[in-house]
Amino acid sequence: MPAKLTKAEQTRRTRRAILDRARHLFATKGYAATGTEEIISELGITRGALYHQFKDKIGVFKAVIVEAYGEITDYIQSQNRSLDDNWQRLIVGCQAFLEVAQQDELRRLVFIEAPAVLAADDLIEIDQPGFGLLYKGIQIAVDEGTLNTTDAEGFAHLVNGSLNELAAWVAQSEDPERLKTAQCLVETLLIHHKN
Amino acid sequence: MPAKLTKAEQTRRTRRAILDRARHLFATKGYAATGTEEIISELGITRGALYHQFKDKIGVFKAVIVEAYGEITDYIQSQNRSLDDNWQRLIVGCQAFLEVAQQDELRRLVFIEAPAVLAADDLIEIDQPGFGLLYKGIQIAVDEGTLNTTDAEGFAHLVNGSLNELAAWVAQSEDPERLKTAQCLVETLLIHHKN
DNA sequence: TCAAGATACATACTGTCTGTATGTTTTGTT
DNA sequence: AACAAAACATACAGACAGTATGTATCTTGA
Repeated sequence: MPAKLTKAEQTRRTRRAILDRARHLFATKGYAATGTEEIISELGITRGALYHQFKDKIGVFKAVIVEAYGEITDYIQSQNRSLDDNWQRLIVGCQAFLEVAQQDELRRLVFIEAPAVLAADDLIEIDQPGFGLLYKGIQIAVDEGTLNTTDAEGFAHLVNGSLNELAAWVAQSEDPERLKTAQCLVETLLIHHKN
Repeated sequence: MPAKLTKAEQTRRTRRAILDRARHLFATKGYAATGTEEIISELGITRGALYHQFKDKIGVFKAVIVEAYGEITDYIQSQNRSLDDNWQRLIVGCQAFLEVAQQDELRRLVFIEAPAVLAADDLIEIDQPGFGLLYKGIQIAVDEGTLNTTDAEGFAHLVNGSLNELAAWVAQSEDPERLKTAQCLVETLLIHHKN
């Protein structure tokens, strides 16, 4: 074992540093306005290192997005996993989404930058964060007979769209009560469709 | 009067040609992947003309977006303007939005490219197309006592988010019935909030 | 254990693209 | 007709992504 640093550990640190810095820059300046030079400056490495660890600039972005998506679904599940009633999980999950989406950088990354950057690239395989959970919850509710709608998939998109825009609406306000207002609006929406 | 072409007319044609071509390219390849050279090629002009008519590449994009936004609101109003019942105007307006948003190029421009490109630039002054109409309609309905919600502005965002995502959902399907499904879902949503 | 290879990174370079500065032609004005 | 200004064209500079190549460090198998 070497006294210095194992290769794997070195890679880990380099990638971590690049991802952290890139995430901040992509989220504040946008993907296009962020240069690879800017990402690595003050990191003590060169662009060569970046291009060794990632295929290209979009490769860095994708890695950033995967982590960001993960954080959203992780938070939602951490808030509603313990509940045993599916209907409660749905409501709490939606409210948790509105909470976690209050992080400015996360929101811009996931809802503004990612769609545009990845639309040009491959067809986005990674669907909207949290949508999978939402769809599953709604499907179960329909099967159970708790939720009344003509089309489960369509309704899931309806709710998901509401959540995305409400998150932005809450964020662009200084009123600390607005989050609760939004959570209340979504809860009302769901309750109106309850059997 | 000159036999050839008046200056104003020349400008009009040049701008029209640039806008038409740029719109198609921005909508299919995305803003970043579209070069200014590509925009003017086959148009019989050079980049010099483009930079004479527009401040920069983003200037072209903004002009394209303004037109695209206009088309959306124009269509909505053409469909619901004649109705004299506000509630009916609301419903028909929402359904019209879902119809007009089925144009692939329009959708990508307005809902994918514009937010990302303009987020980097100035804070977007031009709000989401159709939102102004929607908000006004909802506000009137609340004032009339037709619509029941805790927060008119929040509810407007909720509906607007639903519409945006449902439009994409409808578009990515081959099922010709899906548009009607989406229109039905939104109508149900509104009716559930009716007094 | 040590030589051969792999890994992680640096450096230098190329192609592409945006924006700008300057020159030229056509239209408008007096 | 003469001057001004608009509508371009041309040439160039700066920035940036990606690549090719060189080098030092770590890993591994005989």
